[in-house]
Amino acid sequence: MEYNFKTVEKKWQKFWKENNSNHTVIDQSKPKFYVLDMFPYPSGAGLHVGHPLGYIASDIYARYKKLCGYNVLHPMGFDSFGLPAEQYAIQTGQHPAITTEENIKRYREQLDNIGFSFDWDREVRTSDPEYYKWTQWIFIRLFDSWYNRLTNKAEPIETLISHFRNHGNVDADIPSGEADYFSSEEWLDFSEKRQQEILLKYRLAYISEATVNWCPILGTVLANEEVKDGVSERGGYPVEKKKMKQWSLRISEYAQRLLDDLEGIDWSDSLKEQQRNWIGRSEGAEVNFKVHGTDFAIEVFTTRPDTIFGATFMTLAPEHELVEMIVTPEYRNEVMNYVFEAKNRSERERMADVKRITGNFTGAYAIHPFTNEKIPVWIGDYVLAGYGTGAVMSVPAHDSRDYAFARHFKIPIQEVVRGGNIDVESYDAKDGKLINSDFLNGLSVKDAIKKAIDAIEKKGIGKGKINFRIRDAVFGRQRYWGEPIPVYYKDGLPFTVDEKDLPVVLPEVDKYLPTEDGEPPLARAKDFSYKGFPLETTTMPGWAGSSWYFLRYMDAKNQNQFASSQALDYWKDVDLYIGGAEHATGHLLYVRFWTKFLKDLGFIHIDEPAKKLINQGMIQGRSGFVFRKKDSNVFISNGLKNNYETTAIHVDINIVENDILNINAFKNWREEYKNAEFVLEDGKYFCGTEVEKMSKSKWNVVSPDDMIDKYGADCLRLYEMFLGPLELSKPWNTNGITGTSNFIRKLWRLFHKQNGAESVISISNESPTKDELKVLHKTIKKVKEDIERFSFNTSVSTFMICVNELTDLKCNKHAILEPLTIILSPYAPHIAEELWQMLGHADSITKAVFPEFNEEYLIESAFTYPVSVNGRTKINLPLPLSLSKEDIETSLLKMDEVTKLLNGQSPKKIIVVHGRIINIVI
RNA sequence: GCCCGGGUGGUGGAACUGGUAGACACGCAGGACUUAAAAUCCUGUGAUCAUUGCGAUCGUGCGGGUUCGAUUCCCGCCCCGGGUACCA
Repeated sequence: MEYNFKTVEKKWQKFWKENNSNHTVIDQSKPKFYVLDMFPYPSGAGLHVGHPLGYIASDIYARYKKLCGYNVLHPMGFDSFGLPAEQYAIQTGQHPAITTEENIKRYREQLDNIGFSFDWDREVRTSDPEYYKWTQWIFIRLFDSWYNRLTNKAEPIETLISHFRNHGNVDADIPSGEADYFSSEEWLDFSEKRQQEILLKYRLAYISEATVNWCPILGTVLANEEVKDGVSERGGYPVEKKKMKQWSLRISEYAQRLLDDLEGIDWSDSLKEQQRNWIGRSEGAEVNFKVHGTDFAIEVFTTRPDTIFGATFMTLAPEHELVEMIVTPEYRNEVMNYVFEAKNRSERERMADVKRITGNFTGAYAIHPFTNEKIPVWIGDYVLAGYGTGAVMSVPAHDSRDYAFARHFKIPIQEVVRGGNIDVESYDAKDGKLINSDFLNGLSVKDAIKKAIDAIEKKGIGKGKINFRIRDAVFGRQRYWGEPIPVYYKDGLPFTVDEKDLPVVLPEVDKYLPTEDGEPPLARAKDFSYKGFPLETTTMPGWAGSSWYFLRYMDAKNQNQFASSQALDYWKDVDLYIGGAEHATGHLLYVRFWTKFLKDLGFIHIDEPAKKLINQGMIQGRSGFVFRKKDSNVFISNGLKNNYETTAIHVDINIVENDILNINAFKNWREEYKNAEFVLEDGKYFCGTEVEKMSKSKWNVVSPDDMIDKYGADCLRLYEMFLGPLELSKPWNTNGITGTSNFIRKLWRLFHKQNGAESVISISNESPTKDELKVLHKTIKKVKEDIERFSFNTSVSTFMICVNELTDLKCNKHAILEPLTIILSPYAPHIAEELWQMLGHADSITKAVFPEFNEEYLIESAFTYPVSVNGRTKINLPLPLSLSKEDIETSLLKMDEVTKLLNGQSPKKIIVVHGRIINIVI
């Protein structure tokens, strides 16, 4: 009997379920290990073969760690708030909760079929009120906190209030940058309303009038992280800038810590680099330039204060508030037109033609603080209102954008760092000696920066300053299917709902669309109020629930806390996190932010959510094509298509095997192909192929269910790992799956022998031979090393070699097969369980212990081996391959022999690597 | 433009700290078994030349360098993938 994966897999999945095999509880006697996957959004399309890739890897690792004696937390859940369910609801009127529930059910089935060892008792769903109650609770904590820049952490708002009472705010920076200072007396005199308004400028969750990314088609605002190339990340709809009252989270206060703590975590370089760029720290100085004939001063930010003597003009962003005040009457019209145009250009347009240089002279002049020369003030849209101070001192000689602007408008260019040829291009490098710069002359750029900042500070015209690119995260969404923000309004001011009244549940609405006056869908709900006051009608963004879910898994059913301190202290942080790199500047930044915030308030004791992160690659689709001869129902095989005039048509990749079309299936695929005719090559129809994104419309979606039906879950698991390195993106190609399928069958045959027509279990109790032990221990060593460095593809190869060698040795010995089965079980859990039972064990293999390898069996025993001479020609040395230290000594003594082999030439130098002669130099 | 990552057979990919390049698998070719097919097993498979046996030469994107020895390290260039985009 061949291996019947269908009955075996069902049998063990049932067994695991009935015995609750994957449930984990806190066990102080064992070290913990937390393996986490990024949880999926349960879409209507179900899983395709690309989705489980990361889950298979994490499952292998989790099972491996379990066998190594760790108490492993390996949970799964659903990121179940999101746009598709809502859009479906808008179209059909069906409540998103219902579609979401159905989709989750389908996902769960698919995941179970693959045989994952998730602890489903800990399942979380972000759209479950029992879960989002705590998301709302964290929001309230954010609202009730401020960032103390002296202690460098978040503190309860009460500490700020008492500070105001005693000292006012003269000694504290205002995070929002507004300079309205007050004394303690003034604070006490303020009305409650005024006090609350001031506190809003400090709260980590705050509402403010701000320029936001508005997506009219989605009808909602988006965070910077959700906008890519001027269009929404989801759906690709255009995004425009708009001023709106918005909830935001003050992530910018955490910029430095988010940057610094990247050092201590084991994430990929590219991902850390993306986060660094996103945070965008730049060191420099803020300098004030007086505007000639007025009391105004233009404040600029520059990273190159050393080049201040090269500043030949100033440029303001069109939106800069000073523009209107300093523009001279004769330029007013031109300038205001320019400002108007610039404001109305969408982000998209502005990005599309970065090369276009536009700007306008304002008629005003600034006074250079060191030379007292008058330098013209321009406006230009290459200066961004949202970064730095929205104004720059333009140094065309040493900044390529200023250079282009100066060239275009014929503004003088003054070289101050020697290095390039400024007649051709700007010299931006921070390398060279200062010239034409008064007291900076002769200094290197590095020293000049320091000296310039000193001089600027001494003169009282500015100070050294660090700027970050990262903006606060917009937190409100004008959508239905998200967590309600637990806030109500009294007297126009926001207050949070009492903790005991959480969760604020999503109200029923008649439609999932905005109201006629453009209010969010929640405004449709009847009596959506709290204690008679109106509740906030925007909801939280998709990333709210995912910013802390890893903590909820630790104690998923806790009714009184987001997780008990006992659970938090035991499980601490994620040891291995696997998920897609596309979350680099979204989820992975927010989850770090919330972790740091919760730590500041003392709820958890970790700085970072995940010690190690691995980004699995994307699996692309491999589309198949048939070629229809023009105006006919005749299809031409790929190799012959150039002889005809043909059109390529996507064909369902599931009726193509090894690029050969299943002609009968094709005829049945669609009515119109029923009578199709074919021009074949060697009696076969070869399809054309192309790598594209996996999508329904391209007919290249391969479902894991089909693969499991055909080859079994273990085969799918092995094959997905065998495809290549986990991090690599690659097209799905079913062609090679027979390899892993053969492997499983070969393994099965090791335990069975043919008895006539019948095959019977055959396991020998004889003691293994040296060769057999060598095969086993080699395999254990390699597999262990490979799992530990996440090289799952090579360990699958190792298994294949092992089974091939055991087959050659006809080895069916218990003593070999038992440990082999254990080390295989993370990869192919179903067959491993079956074999484990066959070997006579009543317990599940998950209770077994990962075997240790024994170095002794690995020593080579060959007696001649090839050695290079001068790195080229090879001779065979009659010496053991593996040498101990003493062996090397003696082998050196045998150099007479070597000399003989080298036709009498004596070796100059002998290179020994890993106790083995590699090369002889003569 | 800038910042990361990467270029190895017909294909996916191995080669861990510089030490026998191409493991393993797919595909292909030939053979065994079979009435036949499937399944299974065996042999070959980087290129060129020689195949009467041992073989010989070239070969990890291109050009150079370091080294007894380079897919691996260094310099210059080309190409591909990802991120980012006027961030002063």
